[in-house]
Amino acid sequence: MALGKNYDAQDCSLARALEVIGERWTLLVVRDAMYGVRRFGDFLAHLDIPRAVLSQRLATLVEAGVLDKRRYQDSPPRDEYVLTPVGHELWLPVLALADWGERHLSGTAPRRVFHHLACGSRIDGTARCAACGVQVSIGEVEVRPGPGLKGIRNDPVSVALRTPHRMLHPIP
Amino acid sequence: MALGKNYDAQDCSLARALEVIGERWTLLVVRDAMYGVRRFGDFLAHLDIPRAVLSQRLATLVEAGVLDKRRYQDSPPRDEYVLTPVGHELWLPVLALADWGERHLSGTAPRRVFHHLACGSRIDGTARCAACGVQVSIGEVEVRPGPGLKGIRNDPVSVALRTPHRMLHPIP
DNA sequence: TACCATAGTTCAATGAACGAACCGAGGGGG
DNA sequence: CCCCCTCGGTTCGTTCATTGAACTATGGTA
Repeated sequence: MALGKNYDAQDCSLARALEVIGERWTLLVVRDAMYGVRRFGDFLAHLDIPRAVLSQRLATLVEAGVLDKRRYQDSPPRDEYVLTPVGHELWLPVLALADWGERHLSGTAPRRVFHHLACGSRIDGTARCAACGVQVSIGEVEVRPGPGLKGIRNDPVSVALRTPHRMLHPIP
Repeated sequence: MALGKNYDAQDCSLARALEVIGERWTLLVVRDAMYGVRRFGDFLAHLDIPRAVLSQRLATLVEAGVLDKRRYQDSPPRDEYVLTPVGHELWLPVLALADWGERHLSGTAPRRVFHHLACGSRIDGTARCAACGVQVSIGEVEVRPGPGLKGIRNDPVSVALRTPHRMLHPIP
């Protein structure tokens, strides 16, 4: 979103954030990374995003310190993209946005529900556990398929998320 | 963001939300509406956004039920854009995003701080009052200029926000 | 050697954003 | 009555980003 036509004049932290995660596809890439997607091909298959755009978005996120690109095997050389601690903290905004979309746009039952690993209770739109009352970080969360989920897609990521899955843990 | 090249295949409430508020400029328009901006010209002056884009974004937000367009005087006929209850609930996502940007991207002191009107204490990134411990809705919040704010702009909105201002209350 | 998998890059066509100019309804002053 | 101003847009040519298909590079496997 850079290149002169950006939000620089805004002197606002929301505008700063949008410079990094406000471009088309970017937040969906982050969401997938939270689910545990790490490989180029898995992002590609799950998002139906043009390869060139995915490549550019991953690079932007790495540069911004949201993702870390690291070698996970040498032969053949393969890299994976993993959320950094800064990326982990996007958990709250992402959850809040998804919760808003769920409540005001979808009109059906939730597609995915998030549970506190420690106690199994659901967490709300601010990542608070209904039972414990504590703020739950993304590492302590499990995603489960919700009643509103339609199992349309058959890419590896969609298939893996049809059963409960711990956030951040690698898919598949 | 519509027209075939959208996020429809995603069956995800985050993607649904991004269809509405994920386009360039849209969330900044919503932020301004939260500050109390209501008139076309004020959005224009504060955002430095092309008129055509602003016009289109406002129409999209009205159609999505985030903003309400209403006549506030008849001679000459003038309309204003006001947040609906659905728009009010974007408070949490917007605050969470701004908080993330503040903590991880700006590197300076906060530009704006949000206080609970009832008690005067600051609220955190999940809109919880530090003192009361309650979730604070946007109507009970006051924005104040923070130590990191640089008073560069001189449009009516920027000027009004250089002093404490109650969220949603009309500017100027 | 041929073939496959992964992770990209390149490129032409399309669509969106930009910014300047224009438009129209309605005052207000002279 | 005429001119000019404001507000809230629309129009339009240029520039920029996205799309989707084809191509490249590297290394492994049969």
